[in-house]
Amino acid sequence: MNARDDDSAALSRVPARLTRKGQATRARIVDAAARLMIETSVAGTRTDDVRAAAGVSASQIYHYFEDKPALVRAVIGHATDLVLEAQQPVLGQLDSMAALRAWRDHVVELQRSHHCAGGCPLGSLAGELAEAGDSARGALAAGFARWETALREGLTTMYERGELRPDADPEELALALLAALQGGILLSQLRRDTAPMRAALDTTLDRIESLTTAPGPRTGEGARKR
Amino acid sequence: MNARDDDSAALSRVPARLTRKGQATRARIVDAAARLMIETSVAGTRTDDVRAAAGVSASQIYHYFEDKPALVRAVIGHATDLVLEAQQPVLGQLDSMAALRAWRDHVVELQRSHHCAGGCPLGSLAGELAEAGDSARGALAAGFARWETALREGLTTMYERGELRPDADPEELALALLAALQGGILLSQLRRDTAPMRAALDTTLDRIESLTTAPGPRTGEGARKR
DNA sequence: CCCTTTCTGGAGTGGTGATTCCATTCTGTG
DNA sequence: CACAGAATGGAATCACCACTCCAGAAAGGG
Repeated sequence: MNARDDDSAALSRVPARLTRKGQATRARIVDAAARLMIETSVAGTRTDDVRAAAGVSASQIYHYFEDKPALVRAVIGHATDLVLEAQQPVLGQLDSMAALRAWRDHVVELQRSHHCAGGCPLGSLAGELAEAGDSARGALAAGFARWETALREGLTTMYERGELRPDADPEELALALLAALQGGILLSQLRRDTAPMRAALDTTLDRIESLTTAPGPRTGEGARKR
Repeated sequence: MNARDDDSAALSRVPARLTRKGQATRARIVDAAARLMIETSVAGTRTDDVRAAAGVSASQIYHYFEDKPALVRAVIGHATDLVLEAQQPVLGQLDSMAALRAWRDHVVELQRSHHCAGGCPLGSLAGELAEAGDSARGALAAGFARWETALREGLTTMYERGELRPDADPEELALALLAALQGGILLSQLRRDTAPMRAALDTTLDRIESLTTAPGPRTGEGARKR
């Protein structure tokens, strides 16, 4: 499930040979950098902060990474792993309305427990780095693509089982769900209140439910929990 | 329709007395700063860039603004004006499915014409500044609140006319629509492709249409344009 | 156990960018 | 038309931060 958080091409400045110890140090740097960059911002995180948080010396960072942008690229990959892991195991089995509603509750609870501060790790990085160069943008797009795939696979399973109408499009619905989540989290983050993300997710899930083949009572309201 | 782009409290360092010329200069600074900060980023915009773009001298900026954060606050207000104006006149009359679909087409076209680069001005600022202090966050929340109000008013009009079912919630739908737009634009910006924002908006609009009182054919698919 | 390669510490350093200072020129008002 | 306050230019300051250098310690393979 984990993606390598290497950078794809021409990345670490060092020969591809990493000692066991070296791997551990590199991982500690990425982890510390991710934590700092996610909770504050990329621009606001100085290499010296990373150095201190990772417990390494200044030269280590440049031993393992070409420069700050290269470190940021590694952080994006790592953040994707963190986000996807935080949604397991439910993210892996999103193939029923019940599972989708449970996932919704899970991500809402995740935000609530942080008082809506910080938003989505991947979304925050995206907001800051979307125009910071093609390599960062590509890494972010790849991260979201992994996420979207997980959502789409669940919906596709439902579709193939005949639980979704033939005119439903799992890919479109997966994109809509991911967009609703990201936009909802952003607004929730600004307002420090989960209402926006709940509204966005529930509205999208209600739409999906209206596309199921056994819609139960034909109320437009679907079968929301409370 | 315009909000003052002053900062709310303790802002410009200068006595509240602004000459006609001073007002013009201040406006030029905010406008130039907004353009730069929106198209690249806040952190990536140097005061010297603003100075050059506005055609003023370095001291002017600090004559009209306490410091960079104060300038950023003014930029947020200005960006809100720009975004809302760019959606007029359709944003002011979002009280029918046809108008909502037209608005959807308009915002999609806006992105397409920029090749999805830059995203939403207000959304980009939000992504970068959401955790950059309460004053910036408050200013962003206020900007989005203005936007949400415009959406909600249209939906409320529909509701009061009886065009939406009693169990529809205009406020919730307005939030969902704004979230879908923001999340959709973000994903579209990363992929340089309008598909995500179209998916997000269409899915939400279909949901709203399913809550109208004269739903036409009971297909779950609503009456999308093409 | 030797020798090459990797890893580590920590003191620089060079460039950048926000902010200040002050002298000078305008603006508007009594 | 004088003068108080506002606006302007631009050089100077000053902190900060990404990144470099080099010398020495650890690793690991033959």
